[in-house]
Amino acid sequence: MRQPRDLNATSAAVLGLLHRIDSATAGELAREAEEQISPFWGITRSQIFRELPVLAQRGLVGSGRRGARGSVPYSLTPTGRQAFGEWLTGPPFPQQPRNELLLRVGFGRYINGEELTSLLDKHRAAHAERLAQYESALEQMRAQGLEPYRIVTCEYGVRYERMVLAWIDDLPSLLVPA
Amino acid sequence: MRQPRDLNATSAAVLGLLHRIDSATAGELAREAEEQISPFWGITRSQIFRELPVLAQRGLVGSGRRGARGSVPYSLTPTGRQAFGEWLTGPPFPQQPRNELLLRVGFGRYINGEELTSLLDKHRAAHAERLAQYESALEQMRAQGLEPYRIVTCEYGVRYERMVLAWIDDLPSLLVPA
DNA sequence: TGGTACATGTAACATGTTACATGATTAG
DNA sequence: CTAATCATGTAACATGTTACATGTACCA
Repeated sequence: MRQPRDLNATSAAVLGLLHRIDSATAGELAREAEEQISPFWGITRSQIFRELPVLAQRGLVGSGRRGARGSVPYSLTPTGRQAFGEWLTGPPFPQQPRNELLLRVGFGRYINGEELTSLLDKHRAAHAERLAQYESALEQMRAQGLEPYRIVTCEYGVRYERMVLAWIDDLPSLLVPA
Repeated sequence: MRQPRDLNATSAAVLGLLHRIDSATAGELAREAEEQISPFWGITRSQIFRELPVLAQRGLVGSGRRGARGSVPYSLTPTGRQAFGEWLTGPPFPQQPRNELLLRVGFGRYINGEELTSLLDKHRAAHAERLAQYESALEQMRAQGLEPYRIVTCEYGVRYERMVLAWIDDLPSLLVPA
C-alpha cells in the first residue's frame, strides 16, 4: 500500500491521457501516448502496464472489470483528476540534461577533422529529417484546425530542430578561435 | 563476465573523462564529470562507482592498487581507448525525448488562462536563469581561451535557452488561432 | 580529544528498456 | 483449419536516484 508521494511526469502523462477518455485499457493508452505525446515524452507500453495498477492502488484511477482478451479498463477518479491538476500547475521539476550530440562534440579534441565532419554530418541528417517531419505535421495540424496546445508543441519542435541545424552549420566557424 | 556489448553514452563519458587523466579514482571522475559535462550529460557519483568495475571487467579500464581511503585508481586501456573512439564516431543513438514543459503545455486545455500564465512564468524564470548562467560562463571561457570544444557546447546552451524563451514569449499569439 | 564536516563506497529503490509467453484474430 | 500476425500482459534486465554506513581529515 503505497502512499500519495508526488506524481512523476510519466504517471502524470498517463492521467492526462485518461482525462479526455472516459475509460481506457493499457493498450489503448499506449496507442494514445504514442500518437499524442511521444514527440516530447516517450513512454513504453510496459511502463503503462506497470504503472496503472500502482495508480489504482493510490486511488488515482479506478479499474473496471476485465473485458475482451482479459484487458482491464481504467478511468480517472476525482482524486486522480486533482493530483493531475496539481502536477500540471506545480513547480518545474529540474530534469537531468541528456544531449548525446553535445557530449560527443565536447570530446571533439579526441578525433581528427574528418571524423568530426562525418560525425556532424550524420547528426545533421537526423535533425534535418526530424525538422521535415515536424514541418509537415505542423502544416497538417493547422489545416485540420487541431487544438492549439498540440500545435504549439509542434512549433517548438520546428524551432528546436532549426536551432540545432544552425548551430551545427556554424560550428566550423565557431571552432576556429577568432 | 560480461561481453563487449556496445557502450552506452554514460560509460563512454567515463572513458572520455579518463582520456585526459592518466589515472583517476571514482571520486575524482565524479568531480570531473560535474565540472565538465554535467550541463549536457548528468551522471551521478553512484553511477560512476558502479560502472567502473564493470568497465574493468570488460577490459576497457585497468584498476590499480587501492590508495588513500581505500579508493581505487582506474586508467584507460588501449581497448578502452578504442571502444571510446568507436562510440564517439559511431552512429547517433536515437534518444527518448523528455521535455516536461512541452508535456504540460500539451495538456494546456485542462487548465484555465491564469494557471497557464503562472505555469509559463515559472518555467520562463527557470530558463532565463539558465541563460544567464550560460552567458556568463561563455564569456569567462572565451576570456580564458578555453578549448573550443567546450566553448561551443556552451554556445549551444545559450542558443537553446534563447529559443525556449522566445517560444514561451510567442505562445500567447501562437495559441490564438488566427 | 571530541565532534563536525567531508569523502568513499554500498545498497535499496525508482524508472526505463527489451525480450518473451500467451491467447485472439485473420489471411490463405 | 492452419499459419502467420497481432495484442495483451509479464518478467528480466539496464540505467538512474536516493539514502545510508563507514572511515578520514580538520578544527575547536
